[in-house]
Amino acid sequence: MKHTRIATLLETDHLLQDYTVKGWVRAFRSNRFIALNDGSTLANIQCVLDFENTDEEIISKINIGAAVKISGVLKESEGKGQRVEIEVNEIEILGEADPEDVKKTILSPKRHSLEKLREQAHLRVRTNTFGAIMRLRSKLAFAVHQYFNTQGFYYVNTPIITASDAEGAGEMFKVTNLDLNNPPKTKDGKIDYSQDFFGKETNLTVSGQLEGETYALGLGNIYTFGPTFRAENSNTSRHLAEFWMIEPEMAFCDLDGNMDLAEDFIKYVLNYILENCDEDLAFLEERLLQEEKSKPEKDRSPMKLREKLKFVTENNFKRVSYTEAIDILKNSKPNKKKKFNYPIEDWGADLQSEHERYLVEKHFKCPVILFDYPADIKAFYMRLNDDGKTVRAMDVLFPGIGEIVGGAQREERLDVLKEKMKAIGIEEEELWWYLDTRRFGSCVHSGFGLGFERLVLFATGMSNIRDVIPYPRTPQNAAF
RNA sequence: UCCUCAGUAGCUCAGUUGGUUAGAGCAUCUGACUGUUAAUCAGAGGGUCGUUGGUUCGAGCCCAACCUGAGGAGCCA
Repeated sequence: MKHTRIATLLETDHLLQDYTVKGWVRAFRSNRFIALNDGSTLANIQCVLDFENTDEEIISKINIGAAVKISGVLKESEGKGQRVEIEVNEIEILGEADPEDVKKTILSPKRHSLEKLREQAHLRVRTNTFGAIMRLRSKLAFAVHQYFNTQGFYYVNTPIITASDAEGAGEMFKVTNLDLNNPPKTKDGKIDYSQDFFGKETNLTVSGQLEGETYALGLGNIYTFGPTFRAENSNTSRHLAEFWMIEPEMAFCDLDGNMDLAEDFIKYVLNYILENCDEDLAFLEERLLQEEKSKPEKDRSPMKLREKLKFVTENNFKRVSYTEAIDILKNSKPNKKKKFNYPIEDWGADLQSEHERYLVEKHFKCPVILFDYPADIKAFYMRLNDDGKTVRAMDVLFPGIGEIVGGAQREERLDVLKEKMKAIGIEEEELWWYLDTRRFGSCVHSGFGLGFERLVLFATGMSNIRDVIPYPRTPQNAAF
């Protein structure tokens, strides 16, 4: 008989029928009650065993972690904790799990720290917390595609291996198949990349934006959603060396339209999980509450998880220019009382984490979009304003996460773009294909990058980005 | 990369001013019990105190370097 997903069984009204389920044993109580989970949903199904008429050899193998196949009748539960349960007619051990070995892993039925779970990332998905996170992650990814699809955006896969090192988004991982122990050298002793696989130096992408722009200037509205790599030695709860980035790009769209899209998009995907993932969200919410009980009052979140998500979907993001933000910060209490590690004095300074946090968490108490930054602290491809000193950049700042989106209206004027590239020393020949878009039918266009894991971080209420991706890649960490 | 903190049983942690044989709870195993929900009761096993070196009659405890992890900062998404 074909087996049924536990998620389906827990909701069905067709009782007193035979079903088969396959899953992993989460608990075995009183020699009688098997809590079975198959990952389809957070909840387990209780399978009631007639242990007096079951082979002892089989009973001894019903251990936590074991994979089993169970057939039986779905009935209204006699116990209190669940609506339905399966009265077992047949049980087969599909994969054994030796308790002596299991106790050394995070499968052992105990509370484990998130750090310990991270050390066994291959097993952590069998816990309630990681099952919930990964189901949510999947639903969010689906919502991303659904949003763009319904808005008329085309999905573009930009290259993962790139030759341009001019994107300026950080340190890159080299891609080569040269013999690293004996690389070919040029006459002046440098590595001869002309003999490498691509005939030139190549890296893993740090952003699909430049390629995305070229496709927007042809398809209209596009988005990318793919892996992105940064070889920065970042050791924080918000950075990964390999992460997934969503980058929409829109032709004939200015910065205001860009900000509208970012806000509408984020609200849509958060609303999607509020409507479709309530069980997992409720579990994560409760988990957070328990965790925060041990914290002092001032460190606890003012809102529960689902309240926080609803707050974001129901309220407008506050849009503030960099210049206004500097004024607010300059006159803020912490600045006057010299509480900032980096006091705000003059226009032009880059904002530090503490300043962004003050604006989002203390002053506005809601998501904030900062725009029109000084040109000096932003990338070369951002559209220069008429004032000549600011660019049409925008960052969306979220409480607890910081920058979740970074974007801009792009510089569409060939002469201005060439000027800026020259100023920071990027060779025109290197980006000839990018400059071509400004030569042939250039137009106002805009886009942004959103770190998918930062979105998952916010949506799940987790606090370390390493806990929202199956196998986190960070400095010194790629064991599995 | 920088600053701060931490590393003792499978897990979470205690371990006094340096002093005999390093403890607890949970987990595991054995037995009892059986409509349980983190099941319950009794008993047992389980340790290179992160690593290396040093100080000392004597180091889990003091010192140094390194490794690993966490929080914060920088870089950013």
